Amino acid sequence: MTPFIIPVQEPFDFQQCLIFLKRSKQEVMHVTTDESVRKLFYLGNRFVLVELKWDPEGIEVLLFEQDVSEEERIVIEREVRDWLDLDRDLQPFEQLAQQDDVLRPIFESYRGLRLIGFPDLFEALTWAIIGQQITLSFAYTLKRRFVEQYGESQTIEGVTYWTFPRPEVIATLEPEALRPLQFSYRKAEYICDIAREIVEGTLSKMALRQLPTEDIRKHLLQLRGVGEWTADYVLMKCFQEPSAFPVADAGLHQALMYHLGLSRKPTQEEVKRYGAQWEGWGGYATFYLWRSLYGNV
DNA sequence: GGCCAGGCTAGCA
DNA sequence: TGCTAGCATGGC
Repeated sequence: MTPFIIPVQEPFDFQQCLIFLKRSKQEVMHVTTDESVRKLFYLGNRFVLVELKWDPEGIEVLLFEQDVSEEERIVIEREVRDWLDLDRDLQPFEQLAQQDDVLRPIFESYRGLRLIGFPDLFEALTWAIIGQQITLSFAYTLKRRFVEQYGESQTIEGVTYWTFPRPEVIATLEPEALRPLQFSYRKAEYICDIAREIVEGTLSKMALRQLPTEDIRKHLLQLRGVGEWTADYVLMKCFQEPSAFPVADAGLHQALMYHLGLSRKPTQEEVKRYGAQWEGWGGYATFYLWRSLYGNV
């Protein structure tokens, strides 16, 4: 199938997005090169490998599959737009950043970086729960084991691409099944419970996204394993809510300590007070601050 | 060896 | 309503 182009709105920088996608060598959900990223999409009945590259007209999307229908093409475009937050007008955030001593230099460094997320609700919730209270590197290790054990893969041109485990598969597991992967029993329980809710239909992104942000947040908080941090994280990364602000986040605290030149980490109250000026863009501010923590990869 | 990691729940006052 | 132990393990 011939490639197609997704136009983008300024500010947008494909290289900055690519650098973010390369942040962990342990990432299994996509494969990057110097100029492209490939990701396997599951379209309900088949897999399609998708490659994204920069083109002067926008993002070039190449599909490694014959006879992709127009409906499937539209689904893939939608997924890519959600994944890279392409429908966002970032200009208000740029204006806000220019008036903020912490954000100004960070925004200039990574200008055009989008809040890259997890369009799939099960993946977003699972990744957030995995990441609770452990180092990111260990979180990636756990995710890799989980995906390689329960996800599906296709090997194309000698490279293996994975899709995230489907809730239908995880819903059939007992939490004990995840213990050998070094999940804590609690996390395993939360993840299996959430998979069951999704399969049973009591938890669905399609239903939640109809609701106001505050109501989505309340629904998420009712799930075992989901506290304030996780609810805001999932609002940011799955519902693309730019104002969702995980005030308790350890990485955010570390970044603020560094950029404000503090000798200790800020308290949650101090974070709230400082973040008040990011009204509506707390999630983007947090994302850029996280980005500032891991250098230039 | 101690403490912190992109926290949350259950149990107790 | 507010506080804390316990969870699991890697990395500094």
